Amino acid sequence: MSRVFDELQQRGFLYQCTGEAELKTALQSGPVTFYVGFDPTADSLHVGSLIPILAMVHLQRAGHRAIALTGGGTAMVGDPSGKTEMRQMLTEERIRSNAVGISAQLARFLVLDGDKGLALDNIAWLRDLRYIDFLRDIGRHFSVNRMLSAESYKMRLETGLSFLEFNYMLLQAYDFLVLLKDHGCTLQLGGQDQWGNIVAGIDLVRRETGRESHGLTFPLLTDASGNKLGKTVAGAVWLSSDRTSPFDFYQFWRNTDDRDVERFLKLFTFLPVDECGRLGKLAPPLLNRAKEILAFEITRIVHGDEAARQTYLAIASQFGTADPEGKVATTSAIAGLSASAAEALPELVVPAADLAHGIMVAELLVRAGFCTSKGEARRMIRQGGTKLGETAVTDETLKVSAMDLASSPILKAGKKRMVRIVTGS
RNA sequence: GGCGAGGUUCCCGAGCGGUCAAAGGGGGCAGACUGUAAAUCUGUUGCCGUACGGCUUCGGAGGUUCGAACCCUCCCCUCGCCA
Repeated sequence: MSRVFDELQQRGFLYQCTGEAELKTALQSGPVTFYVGFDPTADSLHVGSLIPILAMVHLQRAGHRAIALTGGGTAMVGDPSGKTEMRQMLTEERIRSNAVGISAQLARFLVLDGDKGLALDNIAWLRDLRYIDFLRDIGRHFSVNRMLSAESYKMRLETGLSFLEFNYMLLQAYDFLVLLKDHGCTLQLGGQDQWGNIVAGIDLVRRETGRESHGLTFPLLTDASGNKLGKTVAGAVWLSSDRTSPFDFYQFWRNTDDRDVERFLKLFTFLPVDECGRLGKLAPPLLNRAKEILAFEITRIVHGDEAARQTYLAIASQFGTADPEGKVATTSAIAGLSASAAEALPELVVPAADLAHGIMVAELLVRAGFCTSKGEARRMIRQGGTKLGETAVTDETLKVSAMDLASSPILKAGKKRMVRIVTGS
């Protein structure tokens, strides 16, 4: 319990926090109830949410009590913090179904048994707020002058900020007050863009109850080239295997920039901090082993032991492994896995009827999700980016039959994307 | 409510009656080089078709014209200044 704060700091979770000494003392002197809010803007969380989730896991393992708050109520308004434009408004039922998906995911990482942790949705107390009462009780504590000077609203003061969104801060602050009163929650965590909202909550709590609470923010995660983590053409890298397969998920981490390895190991795995440091500093060719460990460990956390094992072995069978002689010591379970046979590549099921007269490779590329149109698929073939097994496809109009697939069922797009084609009925 | 500026392909941003599927940059994808890295270089980047070609795009709806992203009318939206 006593060392979580230091651990979070060493691992890079800490961007800023209210009174470090007080927060540390609080965390050392007993279980603290803390909360993080997740916006149900999609039905799955993505890698960006891993930071708050894993921070919560660290805290919970240290004996603190977690509240995973789904923002079903606040999502009705939309948080303008750190955003250039207003988010598209979601319908109420959309929000509700997203909230279900998200809290189910959170439950996979955290213990939400009502004792060590609990899952709540702020729609419960925001839905039927009475406007006049809210203004008089809560609104009076807020200074518009102060709100306007908030860093997170700065951008929006240039592009436009509607009154709807301007209210967001009050609602989130009110959440904190409710959680303190009902559940004794005294610590709120969030991304760095949440600082304004968190501080607003702490102020409100102080004014309404006279009690002190704490806040802590995580750094905005970017990769070495300065991009927001987890953004690809296909959209974000999701935690749900329906949206991002374990294969793609693993590959995303396996392709981490050299410069990010150590930082990511500390943030996204539970391996000891000193081990993360050692692995992240391995000399270049061997550094790839650290990337494998990173990808393996995080896939394990998100998709489970078995999926991680299979994915690792499948990918090892295609690319080989970075440290076949086992020179790199690690406490990761990856050490016990030898890349033998297993090939659990993602599968693309093609109905036998489609194969009867042969099917265009371009069509297969589209079905596999590698290309969004046949034109794009043809272009890729023309540029030599497509392989069936080990043979490059050179004819953009090539059709393949069941027989061709029997000998080489693996379709590759570029070097890193591949599926195993199986015949369906 | 008044005045001014503006809405272009994934993003930024040129184009301002035909030669525009639309310059340039970014991003993406592929190739070379490598370590499934970075950097660099090359190609490519609306959809359909093997192809001659066809189809759909420039906020929306109409109109002028042989022909419109470019001209006219009305509408919607954004930004700025004023009230």
